[in-house]
Amino acid sequence: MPELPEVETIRCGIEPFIKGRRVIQVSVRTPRLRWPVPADLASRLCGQTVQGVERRAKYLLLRTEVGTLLIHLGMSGFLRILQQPQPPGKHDHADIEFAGGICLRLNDVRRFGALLWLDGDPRHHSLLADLGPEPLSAELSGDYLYQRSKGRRLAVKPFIMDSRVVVGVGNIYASESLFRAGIDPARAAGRISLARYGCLATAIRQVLQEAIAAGGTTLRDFSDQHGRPGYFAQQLQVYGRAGEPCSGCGQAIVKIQLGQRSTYFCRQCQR
DNA sequence: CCCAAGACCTGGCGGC
DNA sequence: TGCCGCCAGGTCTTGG
Repeated sequence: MPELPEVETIRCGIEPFIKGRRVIQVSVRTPRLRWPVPADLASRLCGQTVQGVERRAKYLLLRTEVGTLLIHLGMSGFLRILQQPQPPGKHDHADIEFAGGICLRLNDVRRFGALLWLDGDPRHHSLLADLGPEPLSAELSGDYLYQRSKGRRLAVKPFIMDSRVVVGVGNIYASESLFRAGIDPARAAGRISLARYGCLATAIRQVLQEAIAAGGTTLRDFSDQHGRPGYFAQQLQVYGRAGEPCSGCGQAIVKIQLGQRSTYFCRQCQR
């Protein structure tokens, strides 16, 4: 589920409920997520006040005085804010309970998500240390992508999905960005001009910004913190639309595999 | 260093 | 109705 727009939507949604609040209880019902949830998480977190909820790539960072709670939602995770007690349902793996009756609940069917405690400066943690620039920052430019792509024979789609190159471009928005930029997703990254990378950088920024503005894409099981579905899916131009006419030329959108991932594009409009 | 493939999980769907 | 194979939003890890 969560691509960067969904994670950002969740960040914005939960921060007003938990910023400035003190953690009073932590319940981990399923410690086996992508990595084991630290056994001492509750003792680290209880009594701490959340100073802010930040996002780096698709990681959510709940900052406290003494450390940071890192949350990743994997493929199928989501967070809800409960303002009334509610019995945990299937795949509700963990609750962070705050003073004032607020509960942050993690649900993750596939358990590819993570819940980790980071001491010290989170930027130095191995999961975060080697990440590329944020796609919405000025650091992402055509010039930057062009420089990074020199000599690379990898297809451009997996290239822009590499978090060391740029973070936050997931499988849906990689296809959408390349469609908007008119670039064939299978083209070798090192064989794209500076000018075309300029188009791609702009496309990535636009696609992600529009999705954030729309509140995130819905596919299957996404709900925001209130349980309402997002509604960006209708605006997707190519993802999930194999066989449908291209909005530009009318030719059928095709689906191929690239780096083990489904990839959608228009053979006519993308070169 | 670069790249491809494998690994981790559950559940929904189509086909027989 | 039941079983089987395939597919799904991520990304770290391994092996060539």
